[in-house]
Amino acid sequence: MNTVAGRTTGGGTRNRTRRAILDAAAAVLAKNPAASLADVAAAADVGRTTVHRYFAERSDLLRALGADALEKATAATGRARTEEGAPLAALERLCQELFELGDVLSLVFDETLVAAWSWEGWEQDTEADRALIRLVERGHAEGAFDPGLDPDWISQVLWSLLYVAWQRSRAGDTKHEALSLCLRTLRKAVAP
Amino acid sequence: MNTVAGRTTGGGTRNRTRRAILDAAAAVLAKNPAASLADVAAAADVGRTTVHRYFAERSDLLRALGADALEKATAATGRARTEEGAPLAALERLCQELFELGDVLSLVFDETLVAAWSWEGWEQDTEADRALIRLVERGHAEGAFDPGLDPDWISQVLWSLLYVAWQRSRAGDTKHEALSLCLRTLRKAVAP
DNA sequence: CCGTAGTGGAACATGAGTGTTCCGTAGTCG
DNA sequence: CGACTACGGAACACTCATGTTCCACTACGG
Repeated sequence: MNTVAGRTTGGGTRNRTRRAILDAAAAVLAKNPAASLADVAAAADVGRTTVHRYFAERSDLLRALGADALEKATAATGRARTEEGAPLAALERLCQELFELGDVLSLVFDETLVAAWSWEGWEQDTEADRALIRLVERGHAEGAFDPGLDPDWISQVLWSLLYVAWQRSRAGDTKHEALSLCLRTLRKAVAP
Repeated sequence: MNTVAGRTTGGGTRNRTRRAILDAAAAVLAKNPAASLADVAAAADVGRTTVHRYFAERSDLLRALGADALEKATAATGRARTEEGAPLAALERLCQELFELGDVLSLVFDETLVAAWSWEGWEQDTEADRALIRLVERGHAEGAFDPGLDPDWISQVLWSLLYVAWQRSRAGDTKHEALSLCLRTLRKAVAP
């Protein structure tokens, strides 16, 4: 039998439905953070009852969404291999990988959604964040990044640039164009 | 007699109460865009009934808040004298002036709030926005700004940097520190 | 002193989102 | 074929923000 709460086992159907809800929630809540569970259910093409079967309360869904986003961000950071090569090149790789997160970028930037899971477990020192901090510190040590900009600031700037670039790609721009602007701006911003 | 809706005349008390509600709403909604009118009333130190006396519906308050924000932004842009002096210096002056908007910065960055007044009257070409666009075009013409970054992008980057800087000053940093980081980053980002 | 403007508070009606229960149904697998 | 799983939909109770009405209180000016 499949335990739903822990999402441990692999009953094919259950996990697939779960993913559909999670993905739909990410898409819907990215556009409107105040969207109702009925909206999410409709977007996921499931009944509202089913949503409650997987996530008893709204906050449960939001937490799961946060955990999922964190997981994706961590995976993207891993793919970027932030420990290897020149710091600037690594930062650009990371930027490219994170840009692929898409809707998740909007979620991370919504205070009301972040508030739902911030006090839970991880404060803010996720593995992804720490890898980024380490990268910036390495960049500082090697003289590749502006020493006047502390790691925290660079991290915030990176995320905000990703956010506006993603908004832009939504507004009609090519993803490539938006990413180019983002990378170009970031490159110059962190240069010494 | 004082006409409330048009906010035209100057019955001392009325306008003062109106301002109190507007300021309280800006502060409260900046922290939590989903705050109730009761929260706003409490923050403004008035009864919930009084809020409805000045703004019949929630959307009316939101619209007034948008108009107020626009007014402040326009005034700040005017003080920055964006037409005078070197483009980069003008952009920095503008950045400094806009940073003083404080809570308003958070409002502008909230999609749900912006949605309440975007389809009303002004699409997005406010005088403040147009002045910024003109400034960037002048910077491009004089070779002071990176020609690879179009005015729209620079505008978005400016606002997002202001936003994160404001968040930072809220999180404990000195306003001066936050503004310095913002200016330093912006300066390098727009440089050719 | 009386009328008026501005206000606060209680009370009420309404609507929307939430969370729950129950039941019928469509697959699936032994 | 039965048992089981997953699902959808209807119905319900509950909470909360909203918007409205009504009344009492206070300050202030003619």
